Amino acid sequence: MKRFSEKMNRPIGVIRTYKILSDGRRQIGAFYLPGDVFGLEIGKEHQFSAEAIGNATVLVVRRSAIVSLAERDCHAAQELWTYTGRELHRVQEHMMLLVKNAQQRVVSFLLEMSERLATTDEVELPMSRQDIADYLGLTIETVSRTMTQLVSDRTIGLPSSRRIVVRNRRVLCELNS
Amino acid sequence: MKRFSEKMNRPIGVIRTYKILSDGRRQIGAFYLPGDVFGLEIGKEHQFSAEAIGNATVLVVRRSAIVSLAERDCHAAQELWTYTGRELHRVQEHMMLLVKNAQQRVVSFLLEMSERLATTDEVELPMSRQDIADYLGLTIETVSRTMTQLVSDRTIGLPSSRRIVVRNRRVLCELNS
DNA sequence: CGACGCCTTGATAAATGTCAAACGTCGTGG
DNA sequence: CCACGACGTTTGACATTTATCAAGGCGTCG
Repeated sequence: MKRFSEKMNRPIGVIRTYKILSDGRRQIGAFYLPGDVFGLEIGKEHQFSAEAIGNATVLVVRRSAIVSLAERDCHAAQELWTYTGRELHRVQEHMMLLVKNAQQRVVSFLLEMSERLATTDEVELPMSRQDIADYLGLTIETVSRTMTQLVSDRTIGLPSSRRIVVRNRRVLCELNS
Repeated sequence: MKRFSEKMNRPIGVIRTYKILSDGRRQIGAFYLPGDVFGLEIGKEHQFSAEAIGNATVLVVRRSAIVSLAERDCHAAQELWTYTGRELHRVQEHMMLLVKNAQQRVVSFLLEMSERLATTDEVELPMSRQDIADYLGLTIETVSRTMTQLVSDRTIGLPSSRRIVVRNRRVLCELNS
């Protein structure tokens, strides 16, 4: 049997998880990038729905298989705990993001994406403005205006709407603080 | 050795966990009531600080003890996973709360407290307005005004600032939706 | 070229925050 | 016993932030 971590839901491409609120808005819970594990939840029902942004390949594992493995294999159980703990940490960070102001939310998001998928100072965002807005709990207009502001401040560059150039990381980090 | 669940951080009284933001605001992560387990995190650093509201008794366990137990005892490891999974679920709910409007946040909070510590339709809140505001990501004034509004709508009663009477649970649940 | 989708910009509205003052309750000391 | 002060809460007037609604721009693909 393969190692545990090779058996879980791991996207190639990008996955977003989301929930529709009573007023029709969509809240995005997370973006999962290639190699990330997701959907490891405790109850019968998943809290969030998941869908691919563009094409994605996902390794799927039945929850029952995971649980029964954890019953037998102590190491596997610990690994499960670790994955869930990491996810807990991520959600805590996301929660803290949602109480910041609009500029700080956008900056946090750009820094997060830059860390997760930039090789240079340039990032190709895999998601739309609407996805970003729904992740940050803002409207698409506020996200757009905030980015425009960062461009005029020379903090970022925006060669195209999906490409972000980090021009002044220090300022970004300070804004984020 | 006692069972696992009897060994973890369990307050008698009320504990709040919090973080101070860069702009000086305080965000409360959770209120833990008697019997609740908290502080089961994965990294070296706890994400949130914890303090008692009034007097509280807490059973404390060293993280190293827990980890080493999980290495030996498969059942314990699963129990750890379960606790962490529950906490994950709680934080997800809290996150969804923070993207609602002020009235929905206050209503969600009142329903949560009512479920967690009401025996009748009346609840004695163990925390101040400031604590509530910092939990909900609102100001104390907005919390106060929203409650006043709910009182004029006859949805709740407010015999004293700390005592809440649920007058119309159906409306509360609808507002919360 | 034209249509479509996505993004940006502008004008205005709505929600929430800020600042200030009044109110109530409770405990203390005259 | 009453007066007073401290503290937490409520209320009011106003400011600020973000949402809403509407229009225009820009790139892509038929």
